[in-house]
Amino acid sequence: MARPRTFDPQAVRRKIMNIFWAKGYDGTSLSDLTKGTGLKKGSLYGAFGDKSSMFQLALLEYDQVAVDRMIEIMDSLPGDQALRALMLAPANAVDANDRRGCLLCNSLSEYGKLDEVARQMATRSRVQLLAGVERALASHFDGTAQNVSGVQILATYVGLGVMARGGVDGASLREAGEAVLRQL
Amino acid sequence: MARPRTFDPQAVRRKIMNIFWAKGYDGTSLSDLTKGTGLKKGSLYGAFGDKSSMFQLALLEYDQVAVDRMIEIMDSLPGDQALRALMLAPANAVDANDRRGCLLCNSLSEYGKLDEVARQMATRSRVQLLAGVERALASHFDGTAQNVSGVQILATYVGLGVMARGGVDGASLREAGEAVLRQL
DNA sequence: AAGTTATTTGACTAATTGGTCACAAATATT
DNA sequence: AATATTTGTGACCAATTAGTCAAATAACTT
Repeated sequence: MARPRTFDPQAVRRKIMNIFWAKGYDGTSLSDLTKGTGLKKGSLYGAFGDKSSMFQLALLEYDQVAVDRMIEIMDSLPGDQALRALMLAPANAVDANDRRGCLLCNSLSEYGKLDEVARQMATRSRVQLLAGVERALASHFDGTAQNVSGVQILATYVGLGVMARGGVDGASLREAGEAVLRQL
Repeated sequence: MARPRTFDPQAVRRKIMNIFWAKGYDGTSLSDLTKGTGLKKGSLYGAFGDKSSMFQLALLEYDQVAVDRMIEIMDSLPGDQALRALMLAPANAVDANDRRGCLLCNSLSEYGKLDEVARQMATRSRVQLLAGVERALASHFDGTAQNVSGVQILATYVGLGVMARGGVDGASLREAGEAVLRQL
């Protein structure tokens, strides 16, 4: 009945996520978004709302394609392997030339600039990731006394992502990740 | 011979540091700086140069009043107490209602937006802090086998600061910090 | 073929960004 | 008191910011 879209909304959502991932909420301009997606402002606003809505969309997309996916992988592995996957992820990303860190972690640093909805989304993802880490810990120690804590591992993960952004070499990140694993 | 300054440059430097600390390099506008310091643009530019120079000044100031100071304290304490001071600092700050995290750590997250000079300053501070951590570790273990690594502790510290910014409660930060100390 | 409806486009805001500059103000020396 | 010299001030700039809107375009149904 009406003129159809010429773009794939899902593909554009993915692009939007990747732009915010690399540059952050505040650091991303509308012009970054139009260049990165190939769409004009009008189309972007028509399809996704204003900048903060687009960021919420990016957080949602990240939650699905990165956080939830990581949690699923962790849940499917024995505790120690799950934690290994998490703690070495930042080093592996840097080795693959990806220094964007983790969109969720980056959003914590930018928390003060986010609107209420985005804050709650970030908090929710953070809590879920923590729960996943704690399941892995519980499955690994399984009754045994455990020294390491879930928040500790989460903090390390966040720090590794930030250090990746900050130019720290992959070997150092790997060393840090492996040190945590040694303490399990 | 000439008209004297009406402000104390050192006090203004401190204010500039605090503004960048709270809002980051990119997130701080000239208008933030004029409001926060009480000086007009002309005076700021005349005394401190452009925005990136002011940020370099802030990094230098932070290096002196926070990083170097923390390293001195750590060097003056037995290894375990030194690491305790570092690992609980983020939790203590949050308990004192300070959620700015660590300017150095925040700058790692913003690394991509910094000029070359600021990057080198941040890297230098980071390396020095790491060296301080490793001295504390060496003094604590003193020959004994040590599982924990310096980068691991640094990553945790960075992560704790970011999580403080991201609204995580002080108790969780304290729990994470204490978990690290348990592994010494 | 005509009409309905949504999409796309580019021109257009108003506000803010970092930055400059000429001029006014203030002092220590002469 | 006049001068030299620096500091402070407000006006100004071009570029960019997020966001709006009317007009042009493109289908699908009747």
